[in-house]
Amino acid sequence: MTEKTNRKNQIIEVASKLFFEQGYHVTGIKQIIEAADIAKGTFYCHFKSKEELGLEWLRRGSEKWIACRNAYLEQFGDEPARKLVALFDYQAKGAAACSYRGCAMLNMLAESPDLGCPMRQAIRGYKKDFLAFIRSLVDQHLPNASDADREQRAGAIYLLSEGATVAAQSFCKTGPIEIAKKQVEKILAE
Amino acid sequence: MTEKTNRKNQIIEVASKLFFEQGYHVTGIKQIIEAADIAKGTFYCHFKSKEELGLEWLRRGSEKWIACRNAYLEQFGDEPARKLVALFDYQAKGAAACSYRGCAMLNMLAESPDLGCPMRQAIRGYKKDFLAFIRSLVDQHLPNASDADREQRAGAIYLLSEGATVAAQSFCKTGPIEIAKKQVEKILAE
Amino acid sequence: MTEKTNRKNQIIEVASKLFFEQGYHVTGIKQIIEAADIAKGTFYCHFKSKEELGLEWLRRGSEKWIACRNAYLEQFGDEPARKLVALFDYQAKGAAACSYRGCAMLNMLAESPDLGCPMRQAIRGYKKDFLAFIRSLVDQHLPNASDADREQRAGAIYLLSEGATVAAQSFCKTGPIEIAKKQVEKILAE
Amino acid sequence: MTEKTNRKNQIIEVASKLFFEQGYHVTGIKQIIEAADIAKGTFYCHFKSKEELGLEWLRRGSEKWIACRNAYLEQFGDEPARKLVALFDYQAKGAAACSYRGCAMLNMLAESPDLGCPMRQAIRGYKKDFLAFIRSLVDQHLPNASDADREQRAGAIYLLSEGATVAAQSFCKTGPIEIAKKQVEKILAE
DNA sequence: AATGAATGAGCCTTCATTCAT
DNA sequence: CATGAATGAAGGCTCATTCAT
Repeated sequence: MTEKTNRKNQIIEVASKLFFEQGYHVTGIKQIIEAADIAKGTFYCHFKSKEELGLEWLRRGSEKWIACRNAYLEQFGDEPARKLVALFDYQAKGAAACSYRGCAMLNMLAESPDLGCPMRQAIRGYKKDFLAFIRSLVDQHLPNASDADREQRAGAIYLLSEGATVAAQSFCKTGPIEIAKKQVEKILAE
Repeated sequence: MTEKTNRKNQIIEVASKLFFEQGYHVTGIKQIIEAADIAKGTFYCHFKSKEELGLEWLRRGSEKWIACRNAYLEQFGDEPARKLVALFDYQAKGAAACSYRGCAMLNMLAESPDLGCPMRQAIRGYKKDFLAFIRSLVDQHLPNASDADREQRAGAIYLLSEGATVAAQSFCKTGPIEIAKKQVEKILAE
Repeated sequence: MTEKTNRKNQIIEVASKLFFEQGYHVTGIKQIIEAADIAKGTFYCHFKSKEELGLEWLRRGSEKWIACRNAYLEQFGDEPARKLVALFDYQAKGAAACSYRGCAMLNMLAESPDLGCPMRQAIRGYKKDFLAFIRSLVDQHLPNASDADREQRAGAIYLLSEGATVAAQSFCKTGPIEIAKKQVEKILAE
Repeated sequence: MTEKTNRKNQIIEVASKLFFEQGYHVTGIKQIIEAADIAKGTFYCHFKSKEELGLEWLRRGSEKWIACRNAYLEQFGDEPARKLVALFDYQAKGAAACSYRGCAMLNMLAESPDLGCPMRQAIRGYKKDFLAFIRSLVDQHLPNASDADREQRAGAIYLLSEGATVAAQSFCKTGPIEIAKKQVEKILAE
């Protein structure tokens, strides 16, 4: 809340926008500091490298995304099935923009081939959490189903979500998300 | 077939490997020419720009992928359902490598935010064709189903394939492809 | 007249246009061969280097300019004074174009600082001849004037011509040529 | 005055020398930074492009030339005619060097064919000012002459100056400047 | 904290020329 | 004669990072 955090936050916010809209490697430090209206050195007062900023982008971005998603899903109280379906409505809202850029994590995944690097660990962690979140809702919805059944359903819903994201990004349409949503309804109704 | 084409092919092959393994923007002309063991100028005798080479990579890569996939599916003769399922076996084969890099098109998608650029057009075209390919198999499998039904099933299978690709890439496991495969079997059995 | 000479002539003509309109150093071999629609190697069958072509441009260009100028002045028969004045009318005709590029020799002079190089020798030779041409007309017009007087008048006319050329090029107007012409009339009338 | 400005000044001075002596296009950034003994990146800390440096060269060069000329002419107090004649003495001083390169503006003019580019605007502005300077001296010298008469005389003197510059550059002699000077004396005496 | 000058390896691309066909 | 692939130095410029102030 102080000036201190504000400055760092401002850099992260500005950079997050650029990284997401343009890509990580294609976005240079110069562009970031100009957009944030700070000096070169100031940037390195707050981040020891571009990668550190990139990690912060991924971390905060996922936190924000999760928080907003959860806030959106709250309206569905304790109805896990409706929540799972609503997940795709939430996705569709974000994808409505004419130049939808998909999922920051998946985009960064394409740009960071090194398996062990911090970026990849962050991506894996985030995606693992997302799958676990879906799984927990499936578990709530079908408490009596077998473990394997629930894993299959949760996995399928997760894949449909990922597929819908990249398809919406590819075609710049929300159609794929509709398809995914309908399929999820079927999966939960079976 | 002559020496002439060989040199250009060699550049494309070397570059395709690097683009796919490392990413497009992170791969420099210098690295490409060193890997291909040619002079800087030689590169520009064959390609008018890096982008042209990138487009050639996408074009040839998709051609090759489609050809190999079709060759693999031939063994299933005129059984469209088995072909659709086998699609995921084929995918799993490619994903077995310890550092699976997913789909070149989707990776490039993440790196090219400009909607109208040639890269994006190539990606859209390729993905549209892939969806159409799945759709034609679904049509063959369920000739009596309604158009909307077939669209939904084909769409879902397509999304599962995309999702499985990025998930396998994220986690470096073929597990997601197995999940997708099982789900496709259900979709076709309904 | 044969095919042989035609090809070489074509290169010279195309290059002359480009050198004059754009400048010598800024015009690349690639642009020349593309404009002439020939292969890289073909160029070097006819010229051993870019410089040789440049020299040929200057040589032929001055020959052509002199020939056209003389043809234009012929109408003034044996009236040297009118010829000297008409020289500026001729100059004005060339300078009427909206993006007048002045004198190829003077432009090349600006681009070739090396005093002893062939280009500079060509320029010096051409300018010496031009001054001598003016001098001969002055001599015809004022056969009884002293040598020093005629040298002064011829020199001044020459300088006015050079000045008018670069001024017309600077301002993209023919006004300076009119000024020069009037001054020459005064110089000859004294 | 501080260290900061010194570095930038140093680059400008080094580059000005090279641009003037060799030509603009033929002088590379590499040569400039080597002569200035700085790193590539340092250059671009101070100038956003080669063109910006080129413009600075023209701007400072003309400022310096004008200042030195005015300082030289001061000795002639309020005698405009003597000042006009002395202009050519001043010119001759500069042209005495064995490899006289003439006027930076006219040389740059030869290298920049694009009418609207900043370089051309700078050149036009400078030349317009020079003509206006001559005109003001002519006006002082002949306050009772008609406007047209003064315009003609000033114009002729200007053209003689330009002509003398390029002729001295062409022949590497100051002779043409002497001729111009004598002619100017006549023009003012009439 | 904040600054911005300095670095030099690297970016993609063009240069004039050669040479085997 | 004509071709166009091959060369590698050079073109102008950007990169992420450091450091003295």
